[in-house]
Amino acid sequence: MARTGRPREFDRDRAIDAAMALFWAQGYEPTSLTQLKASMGNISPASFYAAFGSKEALFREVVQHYLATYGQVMAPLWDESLSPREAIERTLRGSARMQSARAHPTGCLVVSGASNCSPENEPVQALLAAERQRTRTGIRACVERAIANGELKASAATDVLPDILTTFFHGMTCEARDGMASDDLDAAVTSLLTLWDINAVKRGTAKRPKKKLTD
Amino acid sequence: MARTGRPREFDRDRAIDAAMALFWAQGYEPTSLTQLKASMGNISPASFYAAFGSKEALFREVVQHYLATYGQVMAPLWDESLSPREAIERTLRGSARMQSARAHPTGCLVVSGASNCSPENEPVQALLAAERQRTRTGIRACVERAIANGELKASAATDVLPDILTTFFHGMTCEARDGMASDDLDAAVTSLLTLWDINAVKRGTAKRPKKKLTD
DNA sequence: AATATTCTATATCGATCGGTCCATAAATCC
DNA sequence: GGATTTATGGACCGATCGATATAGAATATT
Repeated sequence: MARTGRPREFDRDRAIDAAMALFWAQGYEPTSLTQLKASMGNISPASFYAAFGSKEALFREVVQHYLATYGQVMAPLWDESLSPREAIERTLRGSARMQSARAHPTGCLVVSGASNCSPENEPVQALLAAERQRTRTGIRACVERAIANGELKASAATDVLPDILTTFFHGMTCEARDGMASDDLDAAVTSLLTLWDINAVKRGTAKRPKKKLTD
Repeated sequence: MARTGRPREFDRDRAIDAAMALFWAQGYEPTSLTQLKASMGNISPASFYAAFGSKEALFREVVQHYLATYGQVMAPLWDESLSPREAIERTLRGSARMQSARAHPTGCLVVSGASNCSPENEPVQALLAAERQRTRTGIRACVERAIANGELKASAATDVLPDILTTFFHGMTCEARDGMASDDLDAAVTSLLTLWDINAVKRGTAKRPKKKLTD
């Protein structure tokens, strides 16, 4: 990329990965510049600031990288080629698997990445809060689409369904970080979705006999 | 209490309350000694350490105080004079109200009090993790008691019911901190409990027609 | 080769971190 | 009153925080 000048001696993409692992496991504030530089191959402060600008700027870049990779388990929420129920189910199951996987820190970076913050780092908290709000909007949109489609009845129960799904979704971070197994989390998702099904419009005539998913 | 020596000039109980508010809102690590001392009336470091020993010791005391006050919304879990369903319902509704109240920081201190931690403060994380485990055990015990009582059917759905309830319960902290209204959280609890009811043993002959709670 | 550009190494910045020390003040005990 | 005990104010500890300044090394352009 840089066409002139001395080339960078460390791999910037790998550095972002290393930083993501640290921020994911410990959160924004407890992760120190010393740790970050060490994880990038003991680079110097000057190299760090030349490459990333600041700790906060690096964190924002890490969040974007997370959303573009691991965070894609939530992509079904905005995929209108899926039925609303499939979108919700794939998102919940994908998140359950991803958050409890052992190949990387557990839980969701967007939920736990800045949950303990000093007042001076409120912008960092706000960044993640906005992302969580996006999730809520996506889940609500799925439920509303299902009601508009006639898949779900409009009722008091379906009114609060988005809140239930969102609360459960955000609770998975705590459970995964506390060691809950992937299969158990997935089984909980399965059972939670009966809350959807008991509010579904019955289709005695329709094709899908028992709602079996490909995933 | 202290029978001899110069009496303390600040109210230790009020100091614990002030510390709880800070730890609750910001978490363990981001809360500095400077903030703590300021919230206690600008006491000196010597007074602080004489009274509390260390930041970690104060935090442990704060957690105990929290459990003995706000945390008592979970007491129904271990009250065997209540039916299991009432115990769960009172705990969830009480927590929903408490965590979203505006008179104090939102969310649950046990969930968010040390969610971002440096490796050196792992004992603090472990303290809260153990408390969360106690909650899981309590919820699971309620479900198992209901099955033993014949209130719930034993099934795959009731096997995972504790996990669902726990995940939702821990998710409330995120929602409350993100500004979810008390009534909305409570409505979500109401709807979530239908997951209990659809697994309840039907009693066509029994007295309770529609499961109405006093709370 | 000269120059411009970019990165690296080292030393260091002021601020803050949790925590300690000491002299003094204010109470009780004898 | 004198001794003892406890608390207070303030100076200060070494360590670490995120971030910078400066000088030199390595590349590209011309």
